[in-house]
Amino acid sequence: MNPKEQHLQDESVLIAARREKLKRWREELGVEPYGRRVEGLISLGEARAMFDQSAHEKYKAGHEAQKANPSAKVIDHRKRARVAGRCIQHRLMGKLVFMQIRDWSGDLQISLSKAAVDETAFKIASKLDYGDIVVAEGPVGATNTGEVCVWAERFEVHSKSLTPPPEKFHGLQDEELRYRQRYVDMYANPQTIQTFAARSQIVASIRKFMERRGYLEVETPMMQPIAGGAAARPFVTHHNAMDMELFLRVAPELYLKRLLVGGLPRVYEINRNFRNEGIDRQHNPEFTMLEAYEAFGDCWTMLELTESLVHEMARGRSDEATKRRSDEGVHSRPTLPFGELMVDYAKPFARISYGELFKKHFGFEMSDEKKVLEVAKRAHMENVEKLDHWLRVSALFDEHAEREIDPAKPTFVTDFPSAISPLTRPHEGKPELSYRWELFIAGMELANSYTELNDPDVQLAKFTEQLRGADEEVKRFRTLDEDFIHALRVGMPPAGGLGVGIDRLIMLMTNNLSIRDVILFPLMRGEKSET
RNA sequence: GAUCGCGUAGCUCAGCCGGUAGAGCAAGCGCCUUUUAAGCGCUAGGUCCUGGGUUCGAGUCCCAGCGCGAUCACCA
Repeated sequence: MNPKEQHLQDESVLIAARREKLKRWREELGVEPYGRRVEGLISLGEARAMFDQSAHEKYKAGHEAQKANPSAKVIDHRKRARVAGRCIQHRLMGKLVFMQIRDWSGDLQISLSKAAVDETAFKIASKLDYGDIVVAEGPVGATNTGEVCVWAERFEVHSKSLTPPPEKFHGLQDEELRYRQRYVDMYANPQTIQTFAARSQIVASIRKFMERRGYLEVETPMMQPIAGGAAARPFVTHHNAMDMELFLRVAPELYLKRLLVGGLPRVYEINRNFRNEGIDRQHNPEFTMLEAYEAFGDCWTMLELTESLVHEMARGRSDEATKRRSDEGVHSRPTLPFGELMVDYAKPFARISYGELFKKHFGFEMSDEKKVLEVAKRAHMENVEKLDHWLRVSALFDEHAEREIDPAKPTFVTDFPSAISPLTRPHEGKPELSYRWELFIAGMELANSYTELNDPDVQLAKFTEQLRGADEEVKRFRTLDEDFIHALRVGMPPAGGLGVGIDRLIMLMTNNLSIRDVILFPLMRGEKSET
């Protein structure tokens, strides 16, 4: 017997017990534990909200009175609910069963009295396993300890869980299992489902925001013959029928700009990009980006848009958090925790130019070629002699100057060097700088924007220049996109362009420090098939 | 790709200087009509990630590998 079979056999003792139970339910009770459609269900949150204290007290008083005088009538004004959920706690107390069930909206207790349900239902309820999915119906009341619950009068199992569940108090802690078996993580750790519900709501709000601003949502190719729009290494794939090498896109940029040429005034896309690079707490190989282009705008148009967008999302989250704490209005300042930080999203966000930030850290102008070279050498920068002055500046900036930004304050860093911004329009009279900014929050690069370059000749020159320095490996995927140049020759209106890392935004909005915690199924190495 | 850390029951974790593998939860069988990680009694559950090595003896020490995590590199 190989190790995997051995492992399965060990676990199968627990599975076998559940299978045995399943069999007994079918054969002895005539119950089919894999149910069908159920009408009229409400969420556990809705059911909890139906609790009526006075109806509950009247019913209880009536019940007590009936004990003393059996002919007394019990008035029951409690509202009835039909609910479904997964069992996450189960306690049997002789002729009473208490269980906690869970759905996306929260947890709710189901209480069963042997006297109130039929025999089969009570047998099932008393032998229920953690993980089973059940439907219960009855009045919404409370127990002696004040716990709101549905006092079930009907009770059915609608899905029998066969696998042993995680520990009920600690949940599923193993990071690897949490990502590989997200479906278990989601019910074992309620925080997980809340994070992804929040993600969904935030993305929906972003779409509404963009629509209000007059933007059209579009979908452009993810499989591209030429991977353009960013410098990252792409994933390579192949189309059999066309016998054609294709790349998963690293950015939608060049396609979205073609749409401006075609006449769409404001377009955006929220979708996946794929970059064949390292993985860490801020990078997953596939990630979601919002990219937006506004004809006749510029990077300042996009700055205002981004500031409003991020502010509005943060306000929504912060108000919601405040509401949860108390019902007395909301905070005026939208602040959200992120790890040890308390990030303040009040408008306006901080602004500082790339050059100012550089000078603040190094004490001299970034245009000072001698000093830049000197410091770069001292920092033991690789190939320092070969690099262009502005690439040295950029390397120093990334490594040191970025740290000058207050992580608790969203900060726009403006006027990036042109040398590292090939798709950006340079400043008039100061061609070494470009109309480009990046937004930093909590040490993360959250957004990147520029005034788009729409001069076809300058764009062609920049592409050609960039390709000249490329090695063989890079040339394989970064070829000149001649059709894009053609599109610019047809004529693209001036425009502001923007990219926002949605996963990172969700991290900030939900206080998750790892990108894997805001991606439902982060990339994992395949599990061993052998042994 | 580099460095560091982790990998023990289904889950959450102990396991000291190398000396017969431990707990809680979950599971099985009992008892219990107001529990809240319910409680009490009994039972069962292990290729200590894999493969080598050192040793009389390895969960523990060494080497290699696999997986996960963290940091760095890469990501104009």
